Amino acid sequence: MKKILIIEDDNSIHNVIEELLQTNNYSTYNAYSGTEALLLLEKEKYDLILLDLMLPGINGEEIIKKIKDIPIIVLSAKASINDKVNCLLSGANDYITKPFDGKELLARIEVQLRPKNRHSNLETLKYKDLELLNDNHTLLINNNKTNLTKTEYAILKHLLLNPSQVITKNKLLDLVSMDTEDCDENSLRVHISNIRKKIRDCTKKEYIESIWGIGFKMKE
Amino acid sequence: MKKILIIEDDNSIHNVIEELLQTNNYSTYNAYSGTEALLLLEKEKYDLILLDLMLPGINGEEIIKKIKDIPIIVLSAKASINDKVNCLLSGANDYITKPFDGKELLARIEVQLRPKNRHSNLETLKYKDLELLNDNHTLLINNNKTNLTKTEYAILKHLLLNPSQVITKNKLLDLVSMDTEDCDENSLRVHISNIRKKIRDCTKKEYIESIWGIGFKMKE
DNA sequence: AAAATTGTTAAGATTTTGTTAAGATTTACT
DNA sequence: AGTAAATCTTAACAAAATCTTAACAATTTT
Repeated sequence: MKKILIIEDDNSIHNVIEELLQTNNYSTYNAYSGTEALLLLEKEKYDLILLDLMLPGINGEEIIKKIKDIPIIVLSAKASINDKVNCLLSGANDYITKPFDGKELLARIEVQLRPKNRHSNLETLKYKDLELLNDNHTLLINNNKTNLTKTEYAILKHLLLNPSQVITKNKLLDLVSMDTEDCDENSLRVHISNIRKKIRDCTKKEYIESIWGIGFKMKE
Repeated sequence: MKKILIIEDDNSIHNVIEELLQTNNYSTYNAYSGTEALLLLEKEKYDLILLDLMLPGINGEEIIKKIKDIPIIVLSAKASINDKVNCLLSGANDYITKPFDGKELLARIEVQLRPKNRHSNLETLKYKDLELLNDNHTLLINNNKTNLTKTEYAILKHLLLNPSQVITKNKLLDLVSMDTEDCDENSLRVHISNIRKKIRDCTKKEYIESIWGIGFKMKE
């Protein structure tokens, strides 16, 4: 559950935000002055800060300059372009003017909290119970980690890229031995056999089908 | 110089944006329809996309769903909360309603382009019992100080920045010898071995895993 | 049933990695 | 500048992981 620090001195606005976030499954933490906020920030790590600008103690602009590693959304009645630009350039990640709509606030919070490198999602190949992780060359089978060798990984990747298509033996052979022209079909067979064994050990099912005389494909 | 793709069918707005960006030192690229945008996106990598929603060809909402690894700022005349929320939740990073102020647009562009992991100077990298101080040589292992050499520090830092990801041997080699092209893989192995030894002497545990044929990563 | 293809297994060959120590280079200090 | 200490690279060898080969069993096609 993500932890959000609300820095806002107006009690009624504070309560509205707090309730909105809690009903949407965030943990909320409250600061009613700039100085109180800094104390809390020293003690604990938060995932996001919602920040009012006009605060007793230290004002919002000062807080923005001090905080460098937590995303900040400014929530302010100040609607002038200068205020916006100053805050954004000095480190805030977003700026919403009051009065604001709850749904928009929630959406903008999600933008800040979602993982920056959605690369990983893009580059994992999913197929039934299998998930091939690109960034560490492992295969998740029903969320159990299984290590693949480099060639096993290359073979399975090509099969999973087009699960409905037959991959010819020759194409797969190119993967197994990129440069060594002395590549046995036998060797490929062993690799396939090893992959099947690893998957079978976890799922008791067959995932790779062999097409007689042509090559291999994923089972439907 | 950062490359920004402007996707907008209205010629006059397009020109205004283009001039604004160019006078602020961005390279601009132009698409006047959704389909044209997708063609350009296939050919080249951009740092940011400015996106109108109502486009000939494919509309903006579809483009948002297709693009996963480039920040998108929506620029639209549609001011309804529903439009905003939909775009933000389906992948846009910001949403500005027309007419917009040039200075605000520039500020919001900077927000998207600035590096996400601004590890402030004071911050340390923590991972399990390890804490890498940012003084370029100190590693705390269970709060015991251990001295690292400059390259050991650089290697460990890169491993700790993305502890779940494999760092390739080549990437690490670049660190070991920034300018000397005569960098042996052997040398890297020795450095890794030395780091492991220092950690092992304190914790009796292994922290660095080697991925055969690829590189290294932190153990989970 | 014979021939061809595929599947499995285990033993060697090969490649990559880990460790150590000595020599070369850089850095720090007087 | 000259010396000592720290660091880096190289080389040699040991250990581990992976790949290939080969033998044989199982399967499919003709």
